[in-house]
Amino acid sequence: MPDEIQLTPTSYIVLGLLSMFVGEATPYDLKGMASASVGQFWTLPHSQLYAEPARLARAGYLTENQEQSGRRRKLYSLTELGRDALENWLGVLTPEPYVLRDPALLKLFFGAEAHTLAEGQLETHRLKLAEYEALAQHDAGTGPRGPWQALELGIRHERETVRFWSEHSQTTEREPPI
Amino acid sequence: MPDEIQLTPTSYIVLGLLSMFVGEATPYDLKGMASASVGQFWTLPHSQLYAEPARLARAGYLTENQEQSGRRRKLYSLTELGRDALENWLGVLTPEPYVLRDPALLKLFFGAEAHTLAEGQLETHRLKLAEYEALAQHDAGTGPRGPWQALELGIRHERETVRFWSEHSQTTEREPPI
DNA sequence: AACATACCATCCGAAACGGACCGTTGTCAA
DNA sequence: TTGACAACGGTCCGTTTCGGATGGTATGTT
Repeated sequence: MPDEIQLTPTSYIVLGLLSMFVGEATPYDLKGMASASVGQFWTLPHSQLYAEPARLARAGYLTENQEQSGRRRKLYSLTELGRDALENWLGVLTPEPYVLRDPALLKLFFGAEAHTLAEGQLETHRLKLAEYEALAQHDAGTGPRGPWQALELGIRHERETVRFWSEHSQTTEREPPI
Repeated sequence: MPDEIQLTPTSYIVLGLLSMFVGEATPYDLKGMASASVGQFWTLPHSQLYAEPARLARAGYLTENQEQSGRRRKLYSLTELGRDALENWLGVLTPEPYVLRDPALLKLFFGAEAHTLAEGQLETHRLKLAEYEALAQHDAGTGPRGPWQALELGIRHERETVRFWSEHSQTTEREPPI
């Protein structure tokens, strides 16, 4: 008796992680997977990763079974319904645009000095960029293509951001050519 | 007796709009201002623009006075405290990175076909880009610098996004050089 | 035995969301 | 002049999300 529920991005993250990695996972596992991968560009509080699988299980997208031994952890895995839902979602076109929420951009908008902002932002984004690039280096060619492509887009956004703030920083620092 | 409250980005949007435009505004006015400007890159439901000013007023950041005449609308304006809070926020460095939430990116990550996604995304982002560029054209040089700079960063992100999806579209469409 | 440290999970208050719903004012045509 | 409709202006409320506080359990270590 699956309840009717609406699948949100969070839902698909759970479904996706479950399909991508192992067959069975605890919320704690999911937490680890998420923060190591998709968490880079779609954060969610870990409490969601406890609530959401339970919700999905209730609606028939996952099976839930609890360990009998010590910790009595809950193990989730995809059902047919779950796998179908995921496939279907992946196949459907999405015209929706992204949502970019940048506190620095907000400040800039309301009149903060660009070069002041740049100080803070440059550091942050250069770090992020370096991290991404290291990642990209690491799994070039290996494994599924999706994460790599996603990372690629992330890198481009970061690069553009670094470029922007560089141009606005007081010392007119420039990025070295790539 | 201002309550202690925590100022969120939403709070600063209200404070910022109030300082940027008129001295006094109703939530309805704010709604209009927001959707025409900052709403492009930081959306919030209009109900917030009724709730938030009330909250800010309670805490002493705004004054609230109600019309005596017909509609008895509530007019808000900045107090010293409010203006200071805004100034202070603008002056403080923000190391926080942006949050980018892109449904298409999520799909890509989980294995959707890039060229399928590209179909939907290209259209959306080209439109958005065109819209932004029209805006930029329009207020080049005029008015305060902040909104213009913010727009500039928005444009860059869009350009990069369009470029990305162009490269992944099946027909390998290219953007004409700018 | 005591303790440190992962590991694992739940809860809860505070926001944010977003849409349904409702009254009012103005205006334009029948 | 009246009725209809659009635009104006606002409130409410159920659902999600956020994110941090809290607290328990296994494993090993001295």
